[in-house]
Amino acid sequence: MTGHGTRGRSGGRPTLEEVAARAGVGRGTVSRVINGSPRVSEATRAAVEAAVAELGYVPNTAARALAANRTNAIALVVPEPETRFFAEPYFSGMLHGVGAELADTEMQLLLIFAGSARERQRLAQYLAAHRVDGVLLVSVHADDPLPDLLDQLEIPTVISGRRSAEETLPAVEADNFAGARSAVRHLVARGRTTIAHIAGRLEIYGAQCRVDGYRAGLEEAGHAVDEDLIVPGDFTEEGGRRAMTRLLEHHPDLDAVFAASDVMAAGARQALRALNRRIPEDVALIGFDDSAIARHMDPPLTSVRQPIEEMGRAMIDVLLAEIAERRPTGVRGAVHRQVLLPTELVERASS
Amino acid sequence: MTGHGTRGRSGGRPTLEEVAARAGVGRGTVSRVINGSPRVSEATRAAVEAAVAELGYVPNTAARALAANRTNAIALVVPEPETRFFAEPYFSGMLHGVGAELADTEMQLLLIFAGSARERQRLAQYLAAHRVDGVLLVSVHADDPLPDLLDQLEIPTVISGRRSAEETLPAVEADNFAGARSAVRHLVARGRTTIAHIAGRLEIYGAQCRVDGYRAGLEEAGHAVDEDLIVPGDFTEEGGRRAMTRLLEHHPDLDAVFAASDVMAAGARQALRALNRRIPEDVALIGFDDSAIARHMDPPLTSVRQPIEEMGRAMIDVLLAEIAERRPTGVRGAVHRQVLLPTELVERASS
DNA sequence: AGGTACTGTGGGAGCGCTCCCACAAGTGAT
DNA sequence: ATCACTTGTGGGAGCGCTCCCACAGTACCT
Repeated sequence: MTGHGTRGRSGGRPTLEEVAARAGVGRGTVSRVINGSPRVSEATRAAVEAAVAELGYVPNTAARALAANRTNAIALVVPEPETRFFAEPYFSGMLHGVGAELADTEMQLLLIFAGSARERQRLAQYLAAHRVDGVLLVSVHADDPLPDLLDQLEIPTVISGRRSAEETLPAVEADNFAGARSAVRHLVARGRTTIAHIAGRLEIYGAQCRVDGYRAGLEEAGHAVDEDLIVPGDFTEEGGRRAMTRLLEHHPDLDAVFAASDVMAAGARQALRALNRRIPEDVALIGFDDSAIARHMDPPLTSVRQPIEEMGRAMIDVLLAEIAERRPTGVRGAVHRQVLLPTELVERASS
Repeated sequence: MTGHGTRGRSGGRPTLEEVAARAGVGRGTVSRVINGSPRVSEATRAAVEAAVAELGYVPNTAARALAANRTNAIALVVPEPETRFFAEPYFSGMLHGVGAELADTEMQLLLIFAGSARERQRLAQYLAAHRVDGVLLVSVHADDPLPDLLDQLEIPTVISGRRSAEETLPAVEADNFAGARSAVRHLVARGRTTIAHIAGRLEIYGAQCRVDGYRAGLEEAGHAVDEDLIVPGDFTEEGGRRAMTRLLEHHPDLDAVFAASDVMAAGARQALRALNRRIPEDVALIGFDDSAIARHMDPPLTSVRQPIEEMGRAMIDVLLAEIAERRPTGVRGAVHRQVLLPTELVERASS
């Protein structure tokens, strides 16, 4: 006999009531102990805890959620058409951090995809049903209606990158500006004089910040910013290749390129190869993200690392705080938490 | 007024009861309509559906779960220490499939990490609390106690790769054997004569299957299998490099290598470079997984693609079937579903 | 002495649903 | 006419909790 017989009459899992009976107290008291209320005497608490341990009691989440009108769940919403985002350490790293931070909590993590119209529809249902206490929104675009919906429903939300400088929602992101600037500083320090930038999609605020950082890096070094050296890419490999090709046409003399993503840097590398530029001898190349691509590129790519795991942790921290304060996002004029995390330049052979 | 006033008295979300009142029927009837019971007349059904639409009724999940004693949730358990698994398209692709398949369902997806001892502890609690209707277990090792725990708790489970040929749990995986064989066939067809294999960790059944497939590919072509040409790696880049180096020491004449993963192939490539072997002129190289690394390698790596998204879908299909049949996994002697999905050889410049 | 405050506790009510029994009404065989 | 089903429906009971009110007990003022 291994103690299973200790269970309640029906053989099912023990309930609060049974724990109460066992401990010789009332239901309310057990509930208080379970929920860590301070208004319980030490002796009683000990007795209840003993009963809990003996019976192997585990609270029923559904009953809890129903009675307390909260779900103890948060959703990570992934606008999935962006498979670009989805692959690569970016996503998994963030998840890593999210998971780690959540491990200390009772909260559970729901993964929701909101790619197709149907999925978005379903998500709206989810949210309308208030099936989660909070939402983590990754890679939201400026024109995404989701934040507003969440706002209306008064569901605490954290996004993984501000949509603009005036972002009102709680947000967590890497310091794109400083990261880009550090890349340029590095190139300047290595004696590069004609430094181009392959930018990301500029409707994404983070890409914009990287451009600003690039500018700042040049300016603080006393270099003039040649707008022609800034070419927009679209975060794809093909875009990087095109941008690089164009840059070389107009500026055959350039000796360094800072791309706003590793994937674009990979494209740029192909274009450089095609036109017989050696990396880094002729042209130094730096990417952004420090993804697997960077490590496996030939030559290995210097890249700006984002503390992705930290970002995941920070998102959870902020979200839990928002939930705890029952401060619905978007309360007019409320100042929300926004976290900017430092980046790190990972130097490799490409620069 | 946009119709919000139609809501129930307290301004909260409408309940079953309110829908019933609105439709002029009883609670039970509304419940039947919501759950798609056939025992409702057409007229009544229409009336209820109208009321649901008017009130914007969304069932309360918690209440449902409590009353029906099911959760409408499944968990994807990730044994996270394996960051190797976690990064790369493998995970995200599978998630993709899982999400797509789940979109047709009421089921929600919980992501649970079971890396550290503490996380595993917490997971056990989760499961004990029967907070999910089923579990997806990815990359389980042969000695993992989790499957047994799930078995005891009678929670339907699907794993993402058999632990052995005698696997009793429902499982979904790529046809590792056929995939490996196709790689070898390809090499043989290209006239390669001395084909080595860098194997994965052999305690993983899938890696074992790949070895078998490698053997089969040689044998069917009438080549003898030289056991010396099979070197175990450990799925890491460093392991691939070491294995390759050793192979070249003993078999300087080899003209092809099939690695059991892209990451190991990347390591092998480095070793080949270091010893001045050209790819593919001197040595053809093939990997497994068709990951981003393969596409970005120089030269691009021929690789065996696993239909990862399909695998995700299949896992959900099987799991939902298991749940529907309320067939607890591990019923003695029961034949469980096992799905083997076809692989595809993606030919690139490395072979 | 009588207030006025706590602190700790028990237990009723109720969260929103599903399950199931009861029952009305219809159908067809006896 | 009676019985035996079937079909559709209403609503009670109850899932396991949290919330909150009531109340006993103790402490510290007036």
